[in-house]
Amino acid sequence: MAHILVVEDEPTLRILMTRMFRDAGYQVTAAATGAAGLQAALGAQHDLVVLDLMLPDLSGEEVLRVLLAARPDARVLILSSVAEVGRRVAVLDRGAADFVAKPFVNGDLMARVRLRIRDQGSFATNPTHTEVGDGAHLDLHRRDLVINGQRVQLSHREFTLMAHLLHRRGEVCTRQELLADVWGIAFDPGTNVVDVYVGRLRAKLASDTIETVRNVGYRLLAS
Amino acid sequence: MAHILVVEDEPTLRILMTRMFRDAGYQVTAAATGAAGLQAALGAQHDLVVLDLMLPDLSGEEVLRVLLAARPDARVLILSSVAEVGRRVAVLDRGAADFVAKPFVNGDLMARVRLRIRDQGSFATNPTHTEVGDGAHLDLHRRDLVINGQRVQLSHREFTLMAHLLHRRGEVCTRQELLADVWGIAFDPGTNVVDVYVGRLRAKLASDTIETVRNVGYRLLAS
DNA sequence: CTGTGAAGTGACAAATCTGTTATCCGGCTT
DNA sequence: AAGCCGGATAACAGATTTGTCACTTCACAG
Repeated sequence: MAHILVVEDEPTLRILMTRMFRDAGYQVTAAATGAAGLQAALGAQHDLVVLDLMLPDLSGEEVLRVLLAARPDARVLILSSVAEVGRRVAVLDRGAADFVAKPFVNGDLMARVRLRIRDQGSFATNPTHTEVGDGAHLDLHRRDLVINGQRVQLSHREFTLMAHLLHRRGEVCTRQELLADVWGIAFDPGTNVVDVYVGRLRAKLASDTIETVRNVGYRLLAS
Repeated sequence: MAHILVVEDEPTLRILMTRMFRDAGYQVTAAATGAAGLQAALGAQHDLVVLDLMLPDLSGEEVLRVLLAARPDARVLILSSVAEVGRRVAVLDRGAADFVAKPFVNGDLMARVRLRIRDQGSFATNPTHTEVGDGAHLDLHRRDLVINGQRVQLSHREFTLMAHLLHRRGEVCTRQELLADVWGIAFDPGTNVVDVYVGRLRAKLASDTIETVRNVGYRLLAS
């Protein structure tokens, strides 16, 4: 049975949601503060976290950031007053799964919750996150990179290149190798796409993450 | 220890490769005909199949097609004379992992083999193929769809939409639902992107795969 | 210090992707 | 039969992605 964590400071709403989800057949844990919510979220695996943006202690954004840094595969549904709708894009960018504005129609929220949980269920069997040491994860679905809590949007090529470098982190990858594996080009010398794309990656990362090995190729720093 | 299957009719070359791979520490199975190779490939799990394009009985393309239809996650390295380099794009499109032209430098082939095997090793821990009933698979890395042996290139959006439909195959998905889940649009009515993208998918698939449910939404045929 | 070749960078053009709009089609209702 | 409505489709424009090229910067050898 799916397990939902509700983080909401307003008692009425918290109790309402708890009852509603429970009635729908979910197992529910509720938290009234950001700190308590974070503790619960980190302590156990939840299928969905319903998180209010406006909390007494920590800001919802903060909770979201910390939570996703620790569990990049967590699904978080952000709940927020219409006045804060402007933050919508921001939190979705940060990795939230969905955003619902308060006040909401019960059925509407319920539908959203069901949707997000079902989703996770079917995808969860094939993990979409490739763990790659320290704080780095590749998110196959979003095609982006989570590196120490920061979510970096990558293009298709950038992603493939990054994936390859990550798999061999610490080892040197020759241009030839990268051309063959990332671009599928077997022979052709006489292009500097690799250089260009390494440059583009560096621009999106801490620029000292990818090291140049003169006359050979590139290497991603081991950690 | 990784297991390689070599399918090559010319005895000298077959023995040479067998010895080379064995010396490199791999377990090797060799087959001299397409039929024998196919049988071996379907009978056991290999980490890499090295396949000659020019075989006495079946064409290499044929072997590749049948093999990938049955095991879409198989890694196949195509070996072929320079004269056939024109087929390169075609076989890579069909899902081959790599292409090496004959005659080749031993070390070169060895490097390619190592690369493809290592690759598979690291990705294999997180399966990149989502099985979805009958002959359909979603390949998260290539962002494409394998449907009864045919590999269909999809754009990012098309892929996400297709993934959603596949997850719910047989059930109807409302436009709203698709908008929310695939596009992340919560409210906005007044767009027909969904219709447009369903159209684009239909153009790439057997056009009767996606069914219209009037006044409701779309449904992917159950099988 | 200087010359040479390797690597980095900015600008650009082509290709692709995305979403909108306008129009067309086909079935249903009246 | 005519009108209407939901859905299909073609064409388009803007955005993004991709790879190339020319030029700059940098590291090392002499």
